[in-house]
Amino acid sequence: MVTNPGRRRRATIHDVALEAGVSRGTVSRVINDEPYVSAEARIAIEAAIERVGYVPNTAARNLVMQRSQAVGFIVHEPHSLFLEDPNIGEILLGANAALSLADFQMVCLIIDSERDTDRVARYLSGGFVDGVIVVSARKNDPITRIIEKLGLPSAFVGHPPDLRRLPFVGIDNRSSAFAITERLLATGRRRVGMIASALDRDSGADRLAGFTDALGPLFDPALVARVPFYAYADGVKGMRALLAAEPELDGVFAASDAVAAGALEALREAGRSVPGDVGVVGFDDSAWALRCQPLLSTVHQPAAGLGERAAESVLAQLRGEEPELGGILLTTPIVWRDSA
Amino acid sequence: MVTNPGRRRRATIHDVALEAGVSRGTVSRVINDEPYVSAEARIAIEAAIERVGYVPNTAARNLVMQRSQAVGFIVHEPHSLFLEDPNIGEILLGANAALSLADFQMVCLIIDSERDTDRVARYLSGGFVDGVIVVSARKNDPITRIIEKLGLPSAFVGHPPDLRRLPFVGIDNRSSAFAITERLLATGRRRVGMIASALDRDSGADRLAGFTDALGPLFDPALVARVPFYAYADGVKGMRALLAAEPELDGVFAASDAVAAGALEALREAGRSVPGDVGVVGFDDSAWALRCQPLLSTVHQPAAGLGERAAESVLAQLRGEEPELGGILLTTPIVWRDSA
DNA sequence: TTGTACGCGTTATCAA
DNA sequence: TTGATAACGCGTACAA
Repeated sequence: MVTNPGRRRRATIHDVALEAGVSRGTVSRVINDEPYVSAEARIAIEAAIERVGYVPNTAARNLVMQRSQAVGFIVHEPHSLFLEDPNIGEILLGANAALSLADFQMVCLIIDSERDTDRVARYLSGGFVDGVIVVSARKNDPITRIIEKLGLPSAFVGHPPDLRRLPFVGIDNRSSAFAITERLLATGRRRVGMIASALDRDSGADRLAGFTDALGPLFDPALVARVPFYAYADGVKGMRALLAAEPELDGVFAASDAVAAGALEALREAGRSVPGDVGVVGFDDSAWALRCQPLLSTVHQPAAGLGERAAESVLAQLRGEEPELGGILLTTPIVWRDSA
Repeated sequence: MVTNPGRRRRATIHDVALEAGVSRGTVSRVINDEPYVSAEARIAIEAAIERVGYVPNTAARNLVMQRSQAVGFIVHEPHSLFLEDPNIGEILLGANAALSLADFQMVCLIIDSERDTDRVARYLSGGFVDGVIVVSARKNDPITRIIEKLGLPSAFVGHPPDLRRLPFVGIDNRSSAFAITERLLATGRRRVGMIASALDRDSGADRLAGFTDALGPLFDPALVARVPFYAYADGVKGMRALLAAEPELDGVFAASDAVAAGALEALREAGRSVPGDVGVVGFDDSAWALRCQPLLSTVHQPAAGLGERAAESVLAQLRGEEPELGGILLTTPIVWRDSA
């Protein structure tokens, strides 16, 4: 509401009081329908509200109430990932659903540049939100620091922040990767490789570690293709590299379903059949898994559940409860379909 | 900031003033680095700020300044579309980039239920945003009504709102559909069908109208498969229906790239070659187009550009400029690749 | 150069 | 049941 030529000033409680011939206190009572207001006063005030077109200024209310009834949801991803990763959307929706139930407004803030980082940090310290959910914080993130400094109730989703004292909700990527790899080996595959993505992040590094654990003595570093993102295009490239390195390959663990979808494409172009020649497994159980041909065997990541639990954690902290130490880990069932 | 057991009260300007032994006015001047403050006072105050851990309360500042330096970005989509539609992400990023440049905070609000609608409406009228960008408003949307009532600077993206007096930025779906269909016909196809999605929305209806226009006397209503969403799964179903209705089909216009990707899958399962037996064209030029086999010929939708222009329109209105009557239409080049 | 006092739009606490 | 009046945290004329 900049001082704006065309637009008229918004009516305030004061205007309503004048119009109805009562005091501001009484108007306030009607608005928050509190008791102790006469029927006639109520009627007069409601009419006045209508006439002057009054809508309450929540920002002013928050100032005096010392709370905003809003929780921030911060997304901090590179372009490609933000657009490609179906998990983020589900996490978002899950968190929104839980906050909505508690009558909290979720405000989603995107960090896509250096400028954004500073501005969002200011926003968080500005008193606009009572708490915050963070998806994919970076190492040494200014956002993480400001959250700590403010003591803002928070929940990190996906993986724990640097300082393990901050609450988080996630999955055990290492165990999950171990489990699906073991399952793949149980089908009798002998030369199994991995397309490993996002090794600069916990999730990526942990999935590789789980894969390595499961293979044990069978592990061959030459059978690991490293690619930057959890993306389809990276899956294509990774699979080509793997096939070049080892034509006899008969199994692949892709770091995500999008990567697995890319791998299937590369296998098709190389004339390999799936699961006949090569067994393929992914990670996420996202929409990708069901649109692959053949349907993808994968690890189910409870994305909406992560969002919900993160929101519930923040709400609990707002009620004064202590957050779980060590974070919350959700279980990740294996979904076995046709690709292995 | 609920009255919270563990968390200490946040320091205010008052605290800093006390600590530094000056008045609040001087502290305020230092914070907004205005002139007329002595070097010694500045130093003392900066030290005091550090000691008491002061961070400005932007919410309070906004109340007195009568502006929030924030613009809302409202997404109102059904689950499936929100997760599947790559355009939304690009629009979001485009808008964020433009707002960020002007030092405005973009706050994204998700509407996913009836509760959400009311809460978001309250949020908009609460003085938290100076303007708003809306993606896919519905007919008779309470959000649209509240925006009008408040006279909140706004920009609708994708298609015009019910009341054409509100500013919008979009593309000409009808002309674009006409152009790509004509191009498809120019390759010599004679039995051309369409998979039409989202006919309850302007974009969907307009694309069908453009298709009909282009076909002229060749148009055959039996060759239109109607599906609810711009989604992959709907493309598969639609294509199957089309093939059942007309085995001799040699061209298809899919209402979106995701739909086209589904159509390609159905064609593959039916043993048809593309573009040999059937030419396929899509709409959007999203990530889908490049991960199809063969690469998709399609209409380029400037999604990021839509977001940018919407943001710029809101910013212009905030400066007191009048919005363009009749909205802004961006051009949509045809991108011809391999699928037709 | 600095301090004072008022206003932003609410809620909350008193007396009346 | 109602009406003053004091907060909430800040910016800003105006006076000193």
